[in-house]
Amino acid sequence: MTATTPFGRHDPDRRDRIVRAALDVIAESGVAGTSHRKVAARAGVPLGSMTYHFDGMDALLREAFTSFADTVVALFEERLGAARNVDEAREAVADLVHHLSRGDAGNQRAVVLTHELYTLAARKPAFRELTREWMRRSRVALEWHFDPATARQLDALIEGLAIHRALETEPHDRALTVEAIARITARAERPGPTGADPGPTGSGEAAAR
Amino acid sequence: MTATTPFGRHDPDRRDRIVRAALDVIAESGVAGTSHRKVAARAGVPLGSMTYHFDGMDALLREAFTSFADTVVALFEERLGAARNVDEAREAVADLVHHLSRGDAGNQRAVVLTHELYTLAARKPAFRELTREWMRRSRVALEWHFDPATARQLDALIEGLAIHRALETEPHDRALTVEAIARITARAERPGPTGADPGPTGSGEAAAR
DNA sequence: ACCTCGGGTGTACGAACGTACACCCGCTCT
DNA sequence: AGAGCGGGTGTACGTTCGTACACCCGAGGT
Repeated sequence: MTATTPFGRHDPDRRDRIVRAALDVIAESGVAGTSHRKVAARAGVPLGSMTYHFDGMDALLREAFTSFADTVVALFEERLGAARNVDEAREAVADLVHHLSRGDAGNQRAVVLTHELYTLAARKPAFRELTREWMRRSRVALEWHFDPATARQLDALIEGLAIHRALETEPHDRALTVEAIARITARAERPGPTGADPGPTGSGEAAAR
Repeated sequence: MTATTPFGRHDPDRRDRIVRAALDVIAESGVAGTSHRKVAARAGVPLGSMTYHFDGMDALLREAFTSFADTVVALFEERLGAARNVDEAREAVADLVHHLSRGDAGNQRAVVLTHELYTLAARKPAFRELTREWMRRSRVALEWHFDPATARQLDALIEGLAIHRALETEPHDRALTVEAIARITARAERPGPTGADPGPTGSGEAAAR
């Protein structure tokens, strides 16, 4: 094979490993406590690889959070895509809130990463754009089952519920979550059944619109 | 008056000035970018005063965020206390969302500080406790007009709406906010008029002014 | 008038950071 | 076989940080 890249030295997993390690470090020590050195150590790569693979800390963070947002969006699309009617969609939303806010004894990975991203987004435009795109995609998934206005409100509600749930002492409170979702989506059932919408997890995400 | 503290040297404003300066620096540079030196420079006090007045950075942050939470709670109590019925309470909530999320061209002070606090809360128990107390007090104010379950849902909704509003490109969207609040509080009007409720806390703070 | 005391400060130290850059070495081409 | 090349790495530099601590000096006490 005329491989232009000598695979013996350069493994393509390298970049991904660094990105994953970066997310681990961020979740553990915060963006503030994240350094090239810590990420390099966690990923098992030399310090010099950091500046080689990424143009500075900002680029690394951007890539890491993009990866994180993709994961969460994929979860949204999977759960909402599997729902076959509005009631199942409501259940799926409750599951998402539950999942996003679960902090199994100091775990809270998703919650921490979300806050870290929002904090960045509040200050740096690049991350604000990234976050907006994330929100937009989540909303599209919600619009498979709910009208646009409801989707927006529901998206905000999910956010708030997840945040508050994560901060509470006793973790379980599903009834309240379900009730809140029911209220927000009460008058918002689409004209036809949800099933009228095309494929769920497929590629065509804008189909419902 | 046998003043044990020579007031000529020690002005009590000193500590408060430092706390206020700390909040300014946090809003501007984030908790990560906040240092004793920056705060000292902003407050116009020597660097040595930092370690003299506060036992390390953590104590300073704790005090600063306590002050911030107090301010926001005071706003909640003022607006909700002024409402004379449920409809006015709903309007007050919409105002609060509007106020908390307004980012006048990079201002976003409240939004930024909130995210910074949540990020800290996600990691350090002391700040988590502080945040819980803040949420509890907000909920109490909401319970002046809504039943406890609705208050909790509404509190979460306010959070989510404020966050999403702050991130959006075009700032104005009041109709959506009002609609969401109406839905969450739809079935939740208390039996009698708002003022009739003595308040479960029994403390004197429920006295509408 | 002198001493004492303690609140308040300036400075210096060790640690950790991002990043630039000289260097190494396996691969490829002649 | 030898040279050239470029992807990948180790190290060193300048900066910034929190904090400890020796020091200053005005205010009572005698």
